[in-house]
Amino acid sequence: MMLDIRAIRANPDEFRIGMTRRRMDPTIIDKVLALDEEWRKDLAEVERLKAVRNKASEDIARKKKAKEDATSEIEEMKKVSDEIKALDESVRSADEALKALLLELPNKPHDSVPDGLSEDDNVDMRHVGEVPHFSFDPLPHWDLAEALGILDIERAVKITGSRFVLYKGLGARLERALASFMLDVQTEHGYTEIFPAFIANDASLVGTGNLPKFGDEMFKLEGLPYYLIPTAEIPLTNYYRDEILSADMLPVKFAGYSSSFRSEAGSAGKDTRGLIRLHQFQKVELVKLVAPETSYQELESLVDDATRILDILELPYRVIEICTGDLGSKETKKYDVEVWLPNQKRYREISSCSNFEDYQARRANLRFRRDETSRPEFVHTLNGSGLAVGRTIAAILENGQQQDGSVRLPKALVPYMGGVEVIPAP
RNA sequence: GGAGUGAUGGCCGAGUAGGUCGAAGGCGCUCGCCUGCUAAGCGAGUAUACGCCCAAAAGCGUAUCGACGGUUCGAAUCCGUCUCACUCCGCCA
Repeated sequence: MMLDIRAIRANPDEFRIGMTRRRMDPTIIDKVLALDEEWRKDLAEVERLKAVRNKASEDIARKKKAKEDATSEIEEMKKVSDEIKALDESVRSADEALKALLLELPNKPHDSVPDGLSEDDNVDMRHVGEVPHFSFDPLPHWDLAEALGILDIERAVKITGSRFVLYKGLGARLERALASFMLDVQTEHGYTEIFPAFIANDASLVGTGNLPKFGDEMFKLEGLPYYLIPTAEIPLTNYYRDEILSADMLPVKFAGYSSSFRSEAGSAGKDTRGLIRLHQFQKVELVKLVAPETSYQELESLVDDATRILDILELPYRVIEICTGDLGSKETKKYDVEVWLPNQKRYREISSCSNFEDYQARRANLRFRRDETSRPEFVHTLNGSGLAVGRTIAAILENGQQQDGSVRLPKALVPYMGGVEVIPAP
């Protein structure tokens, strides 16, 4: 389950409005309600029959024990059992259809999310840092990187294929340094560092909402129910899947470093050069499991944790709020953090911070108990990148480039680079 | 990869010639009693999901003994498939 079927039953209009705000067809809600009704009708009947059968079974057992004859009851129960079998089947298929439909429904946007049709309607929240001015035409990061000998795209394509890269020398070191630096900052923010497996099973992907709907965005292992993770969100959010946490464990904060694998189906022709859109990239992902009443305030602090990296690296960025028309299907509210790329003369997404409320928690059966005696409740889950390493490298190169082709590194990175302050011009 | 053993409630652990078992017992936990304090002791309680009812609570019902399927009037108990864990062998970083 993903949306609460009881909430839909109680307030179908709210959900119809949610669909409409997302520019999707609200009549799907009526399909859900019809299926739900059918399922409950059959369920009530089959449960009634089972109650009859259970009673009769007790009688039969008692008679047998007393060495009495029970053949007439047994005969009668044969008929009831056949009915149960048939009804069970229709309950099962109605339930399956309902679950399948619910799994495909998107989450309901939060009331505070601005209405809009597309990304053009996203709302600028704030700009931080000075956009640098160059006395020369700033180069794109891929030209810089290849000239500096720290990125070898041609050979990466030979070894694997397009949309893969290979870092070399100080480039490889920069990748490593950034991962280390980001993890250090985020653990200081109270996140527990996690290094997960890069392959997850289908149940985990259903838990986070990547399946069943978005299977074609991932790489699947042939013949196995395993996928290369498209983000460390998968292992981090599923860490406590099917568990009940105690309230004092909340908020759970994980920072996971991993490669992320994306098939990029449907993005042919977009960002074909450089480090912006790859089949594999590394990032530090932040995941929080929180008490429901705190999730929107946790979302704000999540954005702060992500942008802190850019503050320290002195890279200019902006934060935008995503409108209903551009909101991903799992999210109730989302902010994107975008870093300035001088060559493209525009901001590009480097982190995306979202609240899912209980959407993933329902799917992953991820609950907590307020105190010993209270019933389990679903947690709220959030995540955001903190940050994507490849895009950070692109930003460092483009913003730090100097006339002679060398690149000045952010001061905070120097200790992680073994004292290197500048990647020297070739 | 080969051979074997196993999977029961928060934990440990009974229960296999099928019958009133959601499941003995212990531990833990909660509440109460008792006790200068603590410890011990005594009593009661202690799963989850869904449906019905409903303002809510209570109540009623169904399901759940790794998962799925089968046999049967009836399965924790029998049969099949799968998953996972452990042990030994092989292989390997």
